[in-house]
Amino acid sequence: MNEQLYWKEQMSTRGIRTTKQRMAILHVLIEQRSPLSAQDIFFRLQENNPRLRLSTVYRNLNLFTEKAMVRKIDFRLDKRECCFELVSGEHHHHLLCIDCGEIIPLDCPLRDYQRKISQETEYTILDHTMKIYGLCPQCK
Amino acid sequence: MNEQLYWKEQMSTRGIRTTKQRMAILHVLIEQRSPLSAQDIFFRLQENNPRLRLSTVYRNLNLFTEKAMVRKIDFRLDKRECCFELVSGEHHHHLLCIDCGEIIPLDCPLRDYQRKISQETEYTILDHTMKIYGLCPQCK
DNA sequence: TGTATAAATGCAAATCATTTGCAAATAATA
DNA sequence: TATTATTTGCAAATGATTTGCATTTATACA
Repeated sequence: MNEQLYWKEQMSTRGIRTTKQRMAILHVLIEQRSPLSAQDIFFRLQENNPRLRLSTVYRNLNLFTEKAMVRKIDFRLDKRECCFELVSGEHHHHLLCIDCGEIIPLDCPLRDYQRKISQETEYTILDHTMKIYGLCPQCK
Repeated sequence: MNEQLYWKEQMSTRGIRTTKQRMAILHVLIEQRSPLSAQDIFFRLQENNPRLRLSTVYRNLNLFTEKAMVRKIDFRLDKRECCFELVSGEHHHHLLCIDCGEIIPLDCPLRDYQRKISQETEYTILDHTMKIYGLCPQCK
């Protein structure tokens, strides 16, 4: 199925309106297929949508995050912006090249570990994050 | 050995001056023994050091981080401040109660995994982060 | 043990990411 | 198509962090 259409349905399922701005933001995330900051998205859309505001991008990314259409990730490198990626496929993590910014998704290795920690500490585990930083073959 | 003295030596080893402000910041981190934000440290010191500025706290935490005396961690909960903890003992991670803020250190379970990823992707791995979020026995 | 000097601090103001208030524009629904 | 609740554009606020500069201070050395 057309991915645009898929997300359009998701929006109606979740009871939120499909506006030009929202579709444009989702479009950028669909094309990119890896985490982008609000600024990244904003700059890519600016040319064809000169009236679009950064605040609109933030508002919608936050909305998508609430509605679990998008996941917020903070690779805190030099820039301290958060990134956002579409929620699709398996729960996963990322390997990031700190030089060129390439991002590779990684299967989650923490399922058993999380269970073990939960038993040992008697915590109810709600979430976890993991990020690996390095240099890709080209950059090293 | 007195821990204050230990850090004083560390500073001279690394060629940085020991000022009242720096010792005070380290003192708070020594007492607390778990990650604190710049603001946390600043507020604790404010009463006895009314002239101390938040910018001084930041400057020194950044310096300590550069000199590998302190590690910067971003638990991005509702507040988006970074936290800082003394570098001492083994490399580790954290389990955080999202309700009361309790922080429990966790041994790193990623050593073998990191090696495996390095082989599979041909990346040179430089660093990684992992955080687990949940509810502690009291809060759940 | 003073004194010169490079480094650190206090202070105010800037910066950067993100959020918010409000009037005007727009999507959904009848 | 008209109504209405929602969303957007825009400007300004907020919160974390950084920076510039004059003053103060820690260190080296006379």
